Amino acid sequence: MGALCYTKDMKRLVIIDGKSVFYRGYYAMGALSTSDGTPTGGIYGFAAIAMEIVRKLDPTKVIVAWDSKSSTKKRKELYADYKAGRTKPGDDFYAQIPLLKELVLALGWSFVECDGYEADDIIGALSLQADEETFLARSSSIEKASEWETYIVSSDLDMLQIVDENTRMYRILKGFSRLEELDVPAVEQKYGIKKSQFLDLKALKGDTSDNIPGVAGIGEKTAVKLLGEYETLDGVYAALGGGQIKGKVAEKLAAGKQSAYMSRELAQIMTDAPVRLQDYPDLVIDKPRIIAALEKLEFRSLIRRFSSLGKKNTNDNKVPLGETLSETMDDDSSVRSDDNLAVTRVKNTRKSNAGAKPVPRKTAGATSGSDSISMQQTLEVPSYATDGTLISWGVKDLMHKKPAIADEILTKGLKYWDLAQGAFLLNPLVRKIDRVEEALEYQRQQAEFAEKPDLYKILTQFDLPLIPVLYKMEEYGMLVDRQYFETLRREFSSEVAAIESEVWELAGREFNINSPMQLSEVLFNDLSLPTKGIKKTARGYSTGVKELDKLEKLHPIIAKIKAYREATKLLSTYIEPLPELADAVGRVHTTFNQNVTATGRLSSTNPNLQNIPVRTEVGRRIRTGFIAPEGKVLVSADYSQFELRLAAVLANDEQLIADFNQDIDIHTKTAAEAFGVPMSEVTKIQRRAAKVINFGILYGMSVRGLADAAKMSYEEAKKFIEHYFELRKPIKTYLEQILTQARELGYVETYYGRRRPTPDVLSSNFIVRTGAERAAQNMPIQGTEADLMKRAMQKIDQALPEGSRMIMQVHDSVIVECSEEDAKQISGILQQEMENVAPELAVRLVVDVSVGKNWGEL
DNA sequence: TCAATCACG
DNA sequence: ACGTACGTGATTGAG
Repeated sequence: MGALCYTKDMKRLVIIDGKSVFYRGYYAMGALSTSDGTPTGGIYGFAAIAMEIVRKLDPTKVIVAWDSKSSTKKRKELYADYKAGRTKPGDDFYAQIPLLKELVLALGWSFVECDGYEADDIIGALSLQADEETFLARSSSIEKASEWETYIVSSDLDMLQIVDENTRMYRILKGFSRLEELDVPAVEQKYGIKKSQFLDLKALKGDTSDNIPGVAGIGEKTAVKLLGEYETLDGVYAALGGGQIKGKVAEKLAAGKQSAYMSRELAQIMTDAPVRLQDYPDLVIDKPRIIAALEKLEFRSLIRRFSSLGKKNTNDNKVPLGETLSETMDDDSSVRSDDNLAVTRVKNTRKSNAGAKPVPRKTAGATSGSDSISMQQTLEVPSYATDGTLISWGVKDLMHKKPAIADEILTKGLKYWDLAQGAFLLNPLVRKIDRVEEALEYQRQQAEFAEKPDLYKILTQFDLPLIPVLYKMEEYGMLVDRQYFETLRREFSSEVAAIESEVWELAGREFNINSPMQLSEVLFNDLSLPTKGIKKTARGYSTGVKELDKLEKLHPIIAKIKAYREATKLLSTYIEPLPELADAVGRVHTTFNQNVTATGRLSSTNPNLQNIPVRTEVGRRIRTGFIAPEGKVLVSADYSQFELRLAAVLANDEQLIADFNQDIDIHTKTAAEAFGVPMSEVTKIQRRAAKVINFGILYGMSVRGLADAAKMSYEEAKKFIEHYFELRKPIKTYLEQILTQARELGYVETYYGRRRPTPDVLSSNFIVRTGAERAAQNMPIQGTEADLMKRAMQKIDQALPEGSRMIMQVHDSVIVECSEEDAKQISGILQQEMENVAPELAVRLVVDVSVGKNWGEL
């Protein structure tokens, strides 16, 4: 045990924030009890986590820290979940605690309470002592000193402040299904600050669940920004004193100085609890005793799992299905995740994938504060089926993480199966699916897909082949003009400041215009605007734009408020963050998610590039900031009235299909028929109403909805709809038939068989039921659109020549970046591939193409 | 963490 | 009788 070979001889200390873990278990596991009625839900959750910890970490020492009843500090009233509105723990919560203690002792762990100290403080003290001993062991050759790796298990993020190079945290995620490993880089990435700034961050932004006030009006974003510029809390206030910070932020900082420093004190975890690490024994596993304890609690499945502990598994790269697979390369403890308690590591960055062709993805938060840390690398080792098929939860993520695998898939045709995609397809109403053991899940999915050939086809023909296509789009990214955004930012900032003072002037006082609560106070109290006909929300009168429109004529402040809203929205959602998200060469890389939407559409996050403004003039200026590089152009291709054409096909409305195929303006035609006038005499207003109703079909139209949207009376809308359905009998029949199917089969599906379960169409609750009906009627249309778009994207991907890249998809359109010379050819390819994507459909698809130097021109 | 608001198709 | 159009994601303020 000398200082010479310390990497091998690291001891592992696990400290568990007992109540926080128990509390999660208590709610996650529900009303579990033994056969004689003793409640055991909390203990079960605790024990399951315990099992995982032992397996994963092979700890030398485990200590469960528990809050004492008489802790002096008051800052933490209750745990976050409890505050979040859960019901108060019942008697059975407390009844379980003695049993929990028994279990902890049986496991060979220590249970530590300390009068006057919270669990936080005990953890702080013990982990400090472990660090000190480690330091001693490294700096001298004291025989007795050992090096420790400390693991804190808690659901409380406050614990992050004691994370350091020797101490990391396992955080229990919602639902109790996963642990998230947080080490220094992970913390820095998560918050965008250096680890050393963590306390200062709290001091500024506060933490409500811990009753830490922070500085009023300073949130995470501002706090991170300030710390990024001025390093520390002291630095921020020095800058404030020096007049470097201006505007509202400066005022807030000045007002909250005392609170900030007080918050810092409050947030600081104490390390002076009178506990001594060496007082607690090393872990000795007494198998019979543990099994006896588990038996007493009737945790049979845990007994099985526990019994299998200790059997070694191989760590081969390719492991046939049915055998087990370790998640970590370096961990010599037996790791078998045979349930949903896999320990996962938080992605600490989407690393630039060494030398990949186009542009490396952004290395988020290039933190460099503390290197030199010998990081234990957890490697993701994918599974392979016996036929060599790669099996993974999230193949696209894996490709980003492991370029070698991306390369295998892209150039060598490696076969893959995405478990997340499979699971989602089988049940698309569950948006987030927790990982389970891969081999088992693969077999389960194979079995289930074998019984559902249509879904299997969807998976293998639409969703799986799209993965590498999406990967390439994400990888390549979209170029933004950072200078342009900087100019835009200045312009909008001063605009916002100007409007703000005008609004305050008109209101007679200063207030936060972005607070619906304060705003409604000003409008309806101070200015006494009429509340008649104004929609109410849970907290007062609504101040949404619809309501503001009703008041616009009554007071000049309304127009200003609307302008303020638009400007701040654009500023904070797009103008400010977009350039920040760009990588070193100015490209932003969105993430396309294929398993989020119940209809089969893609979604885009980080940033969401599918909702970049287009409708207003001001909004369009943001699109202008998305550009093609020098010598290149953007080519966009949009389907014209895609969903309506698909509705015509799905309903088999021959008249409507014929109209589309003859290139007739469908809204004008609808208006002409509905209002009984020749097409040449249709007024703009009539056409608009017809357009609304045509879209209404796609959404499961209601009379009220139409009346609101088309600005007509309820009676008019009702008549109009009746008349419309007279005209379009097939549509009416189709919509009714969809509902029948939804009620009888419990699902609806797209033309190609993608399904959406519809349990709520049988609900007795009117709102729930009618909502489900509309969703059911919309899904086949929206979903078929999504299916075809996915097919088109694959074809485009195959057809595009070298030097051109597809970079965006927005539901019914795509954008390709290519050289100026190629633009014409590419336009042709896009139109060709997209218009001919579904020759089996009776309706002609029409695609409009345009070319420009930026997205705004398209 | 939720509700309100607003951006897109 | 009931008050929503369908599907998303990001930001903000508030409890």
